[in-house]
Amino acid sequence: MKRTRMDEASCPIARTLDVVGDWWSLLIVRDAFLGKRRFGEFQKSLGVAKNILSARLKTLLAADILASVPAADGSAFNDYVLTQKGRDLFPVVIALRQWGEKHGFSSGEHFPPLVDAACGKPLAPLEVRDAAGKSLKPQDTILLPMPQEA
Amino acid sequence: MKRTRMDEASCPIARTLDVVGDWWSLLIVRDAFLGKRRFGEFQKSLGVAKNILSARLKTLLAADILASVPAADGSAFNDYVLTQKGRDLFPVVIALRQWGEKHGFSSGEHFPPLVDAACGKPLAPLEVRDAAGKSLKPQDTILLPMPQEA
DNA sequence: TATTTTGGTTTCATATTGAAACTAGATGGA
DNA sequence: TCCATCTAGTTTCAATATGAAACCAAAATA
Repeated sequence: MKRTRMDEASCPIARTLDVVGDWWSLLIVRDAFLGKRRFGEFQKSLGVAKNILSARLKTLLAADILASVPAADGSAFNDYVLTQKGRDLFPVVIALRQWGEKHGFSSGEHFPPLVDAACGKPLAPLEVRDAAGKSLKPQDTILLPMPQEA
Repeated sequence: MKRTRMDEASCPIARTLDVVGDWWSLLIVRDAFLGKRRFGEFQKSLGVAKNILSARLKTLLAADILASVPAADGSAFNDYVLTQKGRDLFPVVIALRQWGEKHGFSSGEHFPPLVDAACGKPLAPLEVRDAAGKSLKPQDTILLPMPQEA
């Protein structure tokens, strides 16, 4: 009765969720994008129990999403930084953010805006596009059957 | 000791994850994008325990991501279909998928491709862009402080 | 050197998950 | 129409995961 694993699923979405599909992992990744690097920074920012944070950091390290490196400030402790694989989660995090911006707040509420550092303006909404750059709606896409080996 | 809720978080990412940040919800949404509508279809496709599926469908209904409608085939049972709010998760699902395609499979493995229904070609990788359409990397963005009410 | 901070681990109660059994209503066949 | 089966759940129960707090060693600080 362990948690159902999806690391053997044929679906790429399931494989992603198998690694980062829990309540905390993507928030840790979010904080890493915001420049947080130390255990204590994550713990304070997230308010997560230390044992849970410890476990999540271990799985993110094992998944090569985070790497443990010598602290930037010269301390003997370690920093947790995003690997390239971790940085590749940027569209995931932005997609989650934009959905939350649109659907997660009532009209009177506000949230800290994420903007283009150069011009200070909000990001464009993510668009799913075809190879030629045309915007696609869900029904414009189709899942083909699994390719079979010869 | 209930699950830590993030529905009051100031961060839009946290608010999104509060609703769909568990292991199953986004897979249900994925299946809904693929046209699945019935309890049994979801259950068979996901292999999830029926009590868990039942609970997840309830929260997705409560969150207005799915709606319960009379069955399309005339049966007395109900269909679960995506609302507009649910369809707005399309970029989230595609982002998860593309990350999984890139990082979730070893070189010999294959997965069913999702393609543009019109031309049969794979989708373009999602790009985070600024208001003018320029592609942005994580470090090109900055989180501004919470706007304070007057 | 003494004290505090950091980065964890351990312990324990509670919550959640998952498997299986169970059930009511819908459907289909004879 | 009656019976059997299917669908869509709910209930029950064991196992696992979570969260809070206590604990601890090494590092930093005074």
